[in-house]
Amino acid sequence: MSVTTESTENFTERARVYQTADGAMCPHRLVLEHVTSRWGVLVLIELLDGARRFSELRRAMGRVSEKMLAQTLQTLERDGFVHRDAHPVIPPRVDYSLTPLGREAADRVRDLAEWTYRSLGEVFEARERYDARREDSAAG
Amino acid sequence: MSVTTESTENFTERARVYQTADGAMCPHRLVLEHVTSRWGVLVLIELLDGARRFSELRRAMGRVSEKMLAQTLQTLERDGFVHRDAHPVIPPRVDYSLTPLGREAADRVRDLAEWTYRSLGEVFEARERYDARREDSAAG
DNA sequence: CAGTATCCTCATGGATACTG
DNA sequence: CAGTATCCATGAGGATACTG
Repeated sequence: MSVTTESTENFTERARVYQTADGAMCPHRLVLEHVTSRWGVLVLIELLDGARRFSELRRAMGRVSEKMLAQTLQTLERDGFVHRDAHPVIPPRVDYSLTPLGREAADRVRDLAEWTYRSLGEVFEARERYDARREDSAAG
Repeated sequence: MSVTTESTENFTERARVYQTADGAMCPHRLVLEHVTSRWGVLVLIELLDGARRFSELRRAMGRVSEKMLAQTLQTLERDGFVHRDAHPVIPPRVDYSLTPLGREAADRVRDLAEWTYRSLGEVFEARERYDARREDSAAG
């Protein structure tokens, strides 16, 4: 799986190009990165509870910058996971919601996130064991 | 969900500290990032097929750098997902395998990855529609 | 073989200011 | 309100050389 970057004419994103050792392309890895990205995960999970406006998402996610939220939403919209509904009113109002495809992705992402949450105790215990072992071998 | 970084004394990793808007900490987000990281995903999925040596993993994943593979393996080992079995022989031989906890994570990661792979067609169609819409509004 | 150590690039992503 | 544009810091991550 080698990785290079290439500029795409049409989109601002500089997309990674994934390849296996034998030269086969892996475009699905890129889609996977979109749904597992730092803010993508949170957007998908938040939208499972229903449509949200831009600023509602911002507040729900704490302090993501406008830039990153906009970028994340554009990527997810382009991939067909998120539907963008812009109302032609003043002040502007834009609602984001999951497409059926997006819901399938979000369900899986939420499953993984919830598993992670449930497993946190085990992970912390493992870390303590690991760090203790390291101290031992450092001291002894 | 605000994010800052903090140096951890014991580990080389500079860990992100996640917080929701109301100040609650989200350490599970960090664990989630480990299992969904670029190389973490590939390691977990590859190890679902059985134990692998360091260089076997490198080859299977194409061209990940030694540094990144080592870092990824250490993080996954510390979190308790990967078991490291170093044989005291010359030349050195180290086998990596999934722990029971790691297998649970890997199953979910593989599920998401395979779903992504199956959905690739739909994603590409969505991208074409998105790009076409963009061209229309640019031209018209 | 299985890693560390070091250096270095550049893309991620935050802060700020501005606009329809 | 819902973004875009711009600038900038920093850390992810690659290349290379070295070691037990």
